[in-house]
Amino acid sequence: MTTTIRNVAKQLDLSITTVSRALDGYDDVAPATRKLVARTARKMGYVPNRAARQLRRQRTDTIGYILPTASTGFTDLFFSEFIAGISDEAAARQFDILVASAPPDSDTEKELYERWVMGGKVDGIIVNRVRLSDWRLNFLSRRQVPHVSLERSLSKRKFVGIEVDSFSGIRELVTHLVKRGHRQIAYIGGPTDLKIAHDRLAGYEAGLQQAGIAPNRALVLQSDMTAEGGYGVALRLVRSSNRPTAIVCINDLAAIGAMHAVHDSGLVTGHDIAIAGFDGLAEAAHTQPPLTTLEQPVYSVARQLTRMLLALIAHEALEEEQVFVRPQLIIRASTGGE
Amino acid sequence: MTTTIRNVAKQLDLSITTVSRALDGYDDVAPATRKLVARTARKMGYVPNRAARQLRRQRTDTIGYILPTASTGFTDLFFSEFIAGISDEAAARQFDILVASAPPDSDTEKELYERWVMGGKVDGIIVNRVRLSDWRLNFLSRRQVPHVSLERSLSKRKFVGIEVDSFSGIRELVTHLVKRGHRQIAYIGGPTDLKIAHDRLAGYEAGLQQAGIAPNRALVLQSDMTAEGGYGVALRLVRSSNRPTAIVCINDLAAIGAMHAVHDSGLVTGHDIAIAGFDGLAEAAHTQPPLTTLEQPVYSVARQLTRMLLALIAHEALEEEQVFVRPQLIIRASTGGE
DNA sequence: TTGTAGGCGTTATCAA
DNA sequence: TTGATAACGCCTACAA
Repeated sequence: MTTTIRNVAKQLDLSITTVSRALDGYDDVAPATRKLVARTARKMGYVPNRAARQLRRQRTDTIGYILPTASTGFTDLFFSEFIAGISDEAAARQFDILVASAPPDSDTEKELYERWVMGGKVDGIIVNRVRLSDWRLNFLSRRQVPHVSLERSLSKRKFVGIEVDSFSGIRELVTHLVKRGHRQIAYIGGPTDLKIAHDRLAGYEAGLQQAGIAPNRALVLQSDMTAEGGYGVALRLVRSSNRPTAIVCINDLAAIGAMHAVHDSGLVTGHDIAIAGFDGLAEAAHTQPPLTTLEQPVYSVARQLTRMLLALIAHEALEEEQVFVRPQLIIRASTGGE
Repeated sequence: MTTTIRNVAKQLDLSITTVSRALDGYDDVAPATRKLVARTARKMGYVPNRAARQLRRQRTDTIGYILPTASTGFTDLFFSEFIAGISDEAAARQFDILVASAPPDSDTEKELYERWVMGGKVDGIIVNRVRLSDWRLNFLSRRQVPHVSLERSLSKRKFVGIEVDSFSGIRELVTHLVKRGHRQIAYIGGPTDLKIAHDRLAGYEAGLQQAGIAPNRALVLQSDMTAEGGYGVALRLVRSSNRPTAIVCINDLAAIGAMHAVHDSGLVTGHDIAIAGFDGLAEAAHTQPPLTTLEQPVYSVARQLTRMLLALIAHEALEEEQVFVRPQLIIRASTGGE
């Protein structure tokens, strides 16, 4: 059996109270006693039982994150970087992170929120891939569960979290393409209920308008934000009668697929057609040709989000409740290079 | 406050015992009572408190997984796919997964194992990136903690888990390259204490030997399994006096970096130099040119590992304690195509 | 078929 | 400075 606080107390012929307080660093314990207790506990391999502690303290020292899995086996570097950020920051504060996966807006997702929140499995939750109208944020607000989100929903007034300025980013990208002479600029988006899909599309339209280019519905298509999806959609664009000279993609994965489609059509990315993405994941720099993209600091954003959440949980004052980040336009050869 | 079983009982003027048993589906509860209880509980939003249940049942319904983060901000699609597999399978069985990240063999890693195991935070653990001599597996065995691993260590006799036959895979790849006329075949490996690094290198050497090609130490280099790492190491190979005609990489990420290095040296992958990787992640198919690789079913392996672990935890008999999987050689244009 | 009561391992209140 | 004791919310032997 694992050693409990009772074992330690018995071993030392002390009360469990004293042992508990000695270990938790209370100052009303004799220094000698404290040292002795600490040493013995370590020697006996004592670690406080989490369930018992949780039950008593009414907190879990755990935060939750649900991976939005569009399809089974689906993956995106964005998420692994995001998770790494969360768990590194959480680990530094002795918090654990609970991860599950569920398709966006599914029953599974709803059940997980129920289980975690009502069952007191987590002290707080990190939400990303926010939808325009997102029941998760309302649910968490109503239940007064500490939470932060990457992106905000339209429906919610109070928002604590980080927002990456997709709109300005894409607009800047489009402006850049226009400067290089492009007029036929296509756009491959994502699920329309996503906040980022909404913002990025708006940025694209704003960029065109600014340049006095009339929008062309035939040049705006939707993908599922995977490489496969980007490939299929781009193929249609490339083979259509009025082929665009540039394609702006909602994320790097779709852009990578698009580049592949361009190549398979016997064209050269960056020469015949310009391609650009959004995310700035490690791979983007190693595609052939290297991908022009809007880089967002996913890892550090995840860390900062976690930091904000931990502050909320501890009822500490937040320096900033809302942080805005501008993605950085990185111009590479896929749009002709700089 | 959240609703407890006591609230539900009081509301119905029943004892908590009856409520508990009704909810848990015992058959010594009157059908009418059961229905009433179920309905009321749902209406009141009752969800059993996990901590209390854990404490009482002495299990957590949670499994642990520690992300091996070589450096901060490091990511690999392999892991996000792996996590997706674990959490999908776990979710289906109402298990949660606890994730943390720690550099391999670090103090952090050790502390996490202590906390999780001794503190009873998890019922079992999934281990991957196994080292040749791996204290984690010994630790878990000694403590009798249910665990499964992807790959086995040399030191451990009893092994429950899955092993991908890296050795045969790479050997087959080398044989294929030799058939296509390559004699100067280089190898970019990974950290030498890793089981997969050991196996893959051995596979490479066996492939050469089989073909009667004398090993050349200058052609065997080591990377950190990232794209950046692969890029740097490959650059040295490509620019060396006796440039190889083919480079076998320990994983896709390194291979992607290597392709980039080849291109930056004014050469063409698949024409001047053949490049191949290992993993078969989604991106591999979309590189330019598409990457020859040994595909391993990461997602389904993760699911199966999880299934095995859950069986161990439940003391169910395992169909197979050790599963061996052969990676599939997928030949694409990066080695000249099929 | 339902209820009573004890305890899982901690922490916190209060008294000594 | 230390110790006895009562919760935290749930499950389950046992009694009714």
